[in-house]
Amino acid sequence: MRKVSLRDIAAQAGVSPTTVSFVINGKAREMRVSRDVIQRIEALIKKLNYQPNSMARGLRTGKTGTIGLMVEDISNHFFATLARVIEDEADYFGYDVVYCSTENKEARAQKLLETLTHRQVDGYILTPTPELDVGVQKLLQGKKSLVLMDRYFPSLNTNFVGVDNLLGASMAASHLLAQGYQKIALVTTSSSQIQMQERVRGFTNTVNESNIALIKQVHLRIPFEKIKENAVGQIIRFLIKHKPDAVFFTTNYLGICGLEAIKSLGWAIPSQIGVVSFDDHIVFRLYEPAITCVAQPIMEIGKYAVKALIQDIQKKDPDVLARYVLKPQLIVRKSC
Amino acid sequence: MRKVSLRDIAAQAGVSPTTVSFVINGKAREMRVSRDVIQRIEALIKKLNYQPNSMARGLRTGKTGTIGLMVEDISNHFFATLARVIEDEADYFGYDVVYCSTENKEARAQKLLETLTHRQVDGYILTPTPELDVGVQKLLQGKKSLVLMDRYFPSLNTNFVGVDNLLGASMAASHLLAQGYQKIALVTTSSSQIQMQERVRGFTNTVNESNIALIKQVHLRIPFEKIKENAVGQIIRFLIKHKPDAVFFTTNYLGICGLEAIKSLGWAIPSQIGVVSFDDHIVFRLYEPAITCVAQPIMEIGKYAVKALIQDIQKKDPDVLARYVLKPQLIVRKSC
DNA sequence: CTTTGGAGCTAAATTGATTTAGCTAAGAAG
DNA sequence: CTTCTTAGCTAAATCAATTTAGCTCCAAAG
Repeated sequence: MRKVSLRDIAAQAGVSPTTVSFVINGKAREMRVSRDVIQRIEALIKKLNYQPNSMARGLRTGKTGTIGLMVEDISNHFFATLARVIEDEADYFGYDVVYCSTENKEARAQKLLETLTHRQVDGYILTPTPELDVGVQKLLQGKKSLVLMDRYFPSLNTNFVGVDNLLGASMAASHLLAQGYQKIALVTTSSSQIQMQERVRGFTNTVNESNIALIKQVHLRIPFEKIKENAVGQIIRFLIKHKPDAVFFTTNYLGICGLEAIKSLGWAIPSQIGVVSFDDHIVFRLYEPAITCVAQPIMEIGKYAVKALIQDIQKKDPDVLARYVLKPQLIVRKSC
Repeated sequence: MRKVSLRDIAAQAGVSPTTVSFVINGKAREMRVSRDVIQRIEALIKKLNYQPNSMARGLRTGKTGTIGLMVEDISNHFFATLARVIEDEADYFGYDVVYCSTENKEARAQKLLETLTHRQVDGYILTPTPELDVGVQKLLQGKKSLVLMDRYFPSLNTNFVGVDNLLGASMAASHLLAQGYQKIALVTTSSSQIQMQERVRGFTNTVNESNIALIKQVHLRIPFEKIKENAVGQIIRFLIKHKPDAVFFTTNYLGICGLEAIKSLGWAIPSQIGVVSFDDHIVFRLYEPAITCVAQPIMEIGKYAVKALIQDIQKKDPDVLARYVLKPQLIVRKSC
């Protein structure tokens, strides 16, 4: 009952392992293996249910058929959904996915990157931490295939798939302004992350272009794992202090914290305070009132990420990079 | 700049690859390698930043340092959170995690199981589909290490980690009864899944032991991907038809659909209808009113799953099985 | 002075594929 | 009748580790 190997096939077919290998790898024609032998081998493969040993193949070729997926936090709805899409797309191309969560911690991200490299993944889909540019550059130098997702490094020339954050945030701002809000607040986090910076910029620019006063930017910079402890309280204090009539949250978990804060203050949405958040979330859809948000096309981000990666892995031309900057969508609900 | 191999270390240390291998694998003492040589080798390993090639090692030993995680749907909050915990625990033991989502489809699950096997994962953490018992049995016969999670097969003697569904559902029922509800409904899905059956049984038993009438069990059996299309409408029709004064949902996505249904009916919670759901969810925490639920100890499920798996992988005694049936927790909020 | 035993190490096989270089036979060309 | 192709295949090296079986000293025992 041992596993069938290529040698077994070869022996039973009365040919050499070389020939079997050619057939398996579709090089039969190229290597002039006869119709007869091809059929004999293929029949045996089916009959014995032969599956090439991926370790042996990997050892020889350096390919593992695995994609490394590094996200901020796989338990976050946005990344979990992304992971789901990536799983399917990767599978379509014959790849498995190994995942890991950075928690937005530099050291952890660096270590995970090394682990993935050590595992010899064929390609990386990364949502890097702010200082992971060094590690990413190393990968690039090592000619590894990778795609950055959700955020990128302006200094680095890489494949990238993400959303137009400037546009998205601008849409949110315009919408609030159009509703007649006067004192508009902005709540954000981790300003060193490019995607957050862009959202802040897109929003403030648009607000500044009007004559409305933007109250203030709160950069919470809460370590990822402490958001629950801290964020709600800080938002409450901020809201009390500045009494804005509308607030924009730059990400869904801040938005959710914001809802908790507003709920505990007992303020009415949208009459006392208008709310818009970046990213959609089931909570926003079901909340009373439902929360207006800037939704990212998660499916497409995932699909394009895998597509870009696969193209990079198989690329002929090493200098062609993919940059998919997708349009976000303003989902207008009842919160402003 | 080629990768350093064990041979390089051996050459530079002036010893044979064998000796280096012994040192790397902690067999130095056992194999009587001298202090001197051990130190020389270890210094070189550090200096050259040597990392054993996982393919070569895997080929020789058959071990990959990888755990296969098969869940129903990685984008689901429950499974995503589980995945997050499992990632950390696995990492602690030096394992990577490959994930995949069954969507509760038999053929897909079967295929994924084969893929994981083909990848030679060292162990499996599975939330099996109802008919995956055949595939699981094959794994058992092949002496593979595995842990079932969330659901199990009564006919199969496997490691298992999950929650006491009977107790949880019973707690939900008792709570509703204690609040004085009279016409209690139950909404469930995929009745062929053991964990759902148990929840139904735990709930109905407890209700039946009182003198209150249980309206009816609705078994939606909606294919996983069609829940959004169908479930809300079906629940609305059901509620209109039977006018229950309380309803229990056996899982969080049904609960969420239920909330949508109730919302669109305009019924007031908890005055017109009481609501309890199995599984916690952010939506339940933030909903107005907040929804009472039976929460599973996700962290512990994940931790015990990995623990049980690692023990099985390293086991001395092949007949010891782990069965962790954890206590769920009734989180009383404002919905009944 | 031979034998025994153990400390300290290594040669070589093995794992299962891929791949390079090249062999053989048959027919065509000269 | 020799030489050249080319179709059709294979031997053997290779990837980077692990592991078995055993070699070489040297000291102690007999």
